[in-house]
Amino acid sequence: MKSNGFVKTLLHWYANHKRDLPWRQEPLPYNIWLSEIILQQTQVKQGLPYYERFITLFPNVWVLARSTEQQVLKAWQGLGYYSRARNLHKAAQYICNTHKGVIPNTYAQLLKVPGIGPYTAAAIASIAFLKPHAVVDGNVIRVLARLYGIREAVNRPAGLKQVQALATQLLYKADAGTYNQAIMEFGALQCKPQSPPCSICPFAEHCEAHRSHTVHLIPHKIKAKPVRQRHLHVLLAGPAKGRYFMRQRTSGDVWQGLYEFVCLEHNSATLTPAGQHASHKQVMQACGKRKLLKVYTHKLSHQTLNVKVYTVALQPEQIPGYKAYTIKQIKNLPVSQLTAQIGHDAGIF
DNA sequence: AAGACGGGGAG
DNA sequence: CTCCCAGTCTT
Repeated sequence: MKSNGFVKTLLHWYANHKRDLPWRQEPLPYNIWLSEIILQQTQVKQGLPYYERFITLFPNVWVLARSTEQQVLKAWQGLGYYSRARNLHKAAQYICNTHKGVIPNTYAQLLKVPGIGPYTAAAIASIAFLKPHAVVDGNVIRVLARLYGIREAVNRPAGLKQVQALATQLLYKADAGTYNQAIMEFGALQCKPQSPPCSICPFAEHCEAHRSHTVHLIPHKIKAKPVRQRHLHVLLAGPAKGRYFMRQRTSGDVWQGLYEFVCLEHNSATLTPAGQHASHKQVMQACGKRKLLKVYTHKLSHQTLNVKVYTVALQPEQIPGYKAYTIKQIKNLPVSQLTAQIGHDAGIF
């Protein structure tokens, strides 16, 4: 169908179906930025409470920049992809230091901000500053791939390029922000991943996927490789009652910056320390007197963690790198959902 | 160009 | 169980 016909129908659909979301009431750059970071790889329903929390705790870029990374991670706890939170904090300081606290208003300048890539730069530039940049996210990919019958895998450069070309070509430059939100909303509510209601779709007769009965096959994606299996031993231990050894996870693995109980990774047949500190032999000996508390299977998108939780007596010198925290302190530490679940089940917090 | 990076929801 | 989600960063 013709480009202006598509835009007209899309904007009309959006006017009638758009959700009343808090950042849409007044498109302040800070609010748009925050919402876009939170919504990366995250559904609106899941991100909404976090958005409200962040606006309350960090109402502007200055407050965010002045807070600690730990405070930001704690507010982000449970949302996943924690690099978003670390980058959000870094970005606030970057914006305060190099842009006097003003969110950059061009695509190129936005792209320099930590945590802002091509999608988010286009989203902020168009929604907050009315600049003519087309967003390409999961929704846009799905809508355009179906509408134009793109068979190439969209998670490969060749297929993605086709979608990007279409997105740029179709962009309604007079109001790119509304157009971008409209096509994403259309993807989220109408052109859904599974069994979309094509019978009530305004584009049904113009949709190549619908006409060729291939809606369920498009967008095509190359399957991800099998997830890695890992085996962890978590030790609940402390120097005294009501105190537990914990440490902050470092880079190069999941949950960077979050805290955890004593954790040893069980590789193949041998028990080896997950970190670079703990003494293999000493902890092995301590584990001889361990008591199995509970077993978990924690699934991430790219690895499955098989976890056994023990209560065990340990001396601080047996686990260098760990510090003892009171329960009150632990409650303020950012932790993964797995650690939160373990702590909850063990009655710690 | 391919992997790593979380967690929750839907079918 | 599988797939998906208002992607970015690293190698």
